[in-house]
Amino acid sequence: MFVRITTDQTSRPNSLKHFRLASSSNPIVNLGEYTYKKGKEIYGEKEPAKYVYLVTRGAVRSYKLLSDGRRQIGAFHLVGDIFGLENGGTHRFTTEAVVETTLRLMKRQSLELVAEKDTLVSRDLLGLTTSNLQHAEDHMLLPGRKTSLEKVAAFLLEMDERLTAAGKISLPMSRRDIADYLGLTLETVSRAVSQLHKAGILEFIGSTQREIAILDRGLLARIDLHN
Amino acid sequence: MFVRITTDQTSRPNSLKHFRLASSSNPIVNLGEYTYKKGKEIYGEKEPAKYVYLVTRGAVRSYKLLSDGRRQIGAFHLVGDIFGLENGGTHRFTTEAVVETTLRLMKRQSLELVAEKDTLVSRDLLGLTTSNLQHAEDHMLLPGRKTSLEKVAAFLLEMDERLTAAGKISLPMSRRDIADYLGLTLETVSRAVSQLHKAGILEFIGSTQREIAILDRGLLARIDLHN
DNA sequence: CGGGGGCTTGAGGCCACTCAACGATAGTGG
DNA sequence: CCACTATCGTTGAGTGGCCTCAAGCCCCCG
Repeated sequence: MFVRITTDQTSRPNSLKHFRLASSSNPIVNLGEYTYKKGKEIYGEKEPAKYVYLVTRGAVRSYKLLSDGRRQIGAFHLVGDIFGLENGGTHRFTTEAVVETTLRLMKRQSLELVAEKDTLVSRDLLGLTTSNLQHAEDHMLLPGRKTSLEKVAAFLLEMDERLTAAGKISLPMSRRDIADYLGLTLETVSRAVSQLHKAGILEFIGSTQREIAILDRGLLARIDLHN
Repeated sequence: MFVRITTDQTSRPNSLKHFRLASSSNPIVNLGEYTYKKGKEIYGEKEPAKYVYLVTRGAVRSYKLLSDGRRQIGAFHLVGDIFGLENGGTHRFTTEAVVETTLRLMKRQSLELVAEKDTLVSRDLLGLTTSNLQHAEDHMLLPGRKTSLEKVAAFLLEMDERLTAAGKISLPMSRRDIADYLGLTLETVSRAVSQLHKAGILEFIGSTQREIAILDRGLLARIDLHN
């Protein structure tokens, strides 16, 4: 049996760890790829967790709905990220495709069956959960960030780390998504981004407002004052 | 070898899972009990994680300091809770005794050594991490809660779940601790508690303001509107 | 009894939210 | 190709809630 999830430890000290699945071509766990249209639900909260997903194209948002209609986004899953692994067997978040997204599916049960016999695999499942935990812990620090500017700066730095493609950030998500991730309103997010633009910290590329180049990463980090 | 961490699944649907260590008397992993005075640091952020701790008396706060002196508390560890298990081998938070606290220490390495050979133990370490993750995910929903009243209500409900002793909540932590946990100021927390008191939702017991009886749990939950 | 820590309460200011209007872009169909 | 529309983003004005600063109270402990 050859199933291994290996950690990519090359990232910066406090950055997220992303996992790569070496066995993605293994027919026993791999169930092929599926493409979800923009806004399509992948699974709902409290549904049984049958599959584990690897993002090969696009982006996914993971959120909970409050009774009054507010939405709290807990995480964005980007290309290369694995999500959907729930130890309890039940999903705790609803997930949707942010844009047109391709996912590689794996049977959760198969993975666990392997983990049962292979301690190394089991350790790597732990590593995956730890990675999620670390992200959640980082996100937990968010309420400590006072101003909207700090929060948006922290968000941009996170995205810069995770989907940097040659100095340019191509945000797949809308201002509303960002707002629901940060606990702000979309107007406040927009104002913060505008402010960073006027301050010369970032630049818009192209016609859309989702392609951003960060000009002064150091200043952004100082605004964030994470750590 | 007989080391098992068993999950306590008797709690309510969305509540925290607490873990009990069946092998606490095992001399190989158990290194005895230590008592920490109020305010004493147990370990610092970025220190190597040598031990895993079980709270047998008191309470522990786990926090990070921002560069401008602000403090974000990520979790409170109460009697029966296990903390200090860091997969990376380095602590990501600083921990302090909130009040005089007794901890049972275990060598992290011993636990991992056992886990290496015993898949069941390995699974339970995963379970512990999952439990932490679940708490972090719940706490991540906090920024989505708009008002200070909602946040304080959510906090009281959490504490009610975790340290209920015959209908009375004995909070070990100060208003400042609560504030740093919720991302509010201590004055705002105080005002929110006062408001709940005036509304007849809770009652103070004794001379201190840390002994609280919740009179209308249903109303509290409606204020929280978690889920 | 004085001191200090913890908690409450009040007054005022600022920042994020709310409501609203407008502009830009992309997709649709005539 | 050009309306037409819908979605997304920006910007403005006004309000309200949380923070800040401050004073005072209570309880514990020396």
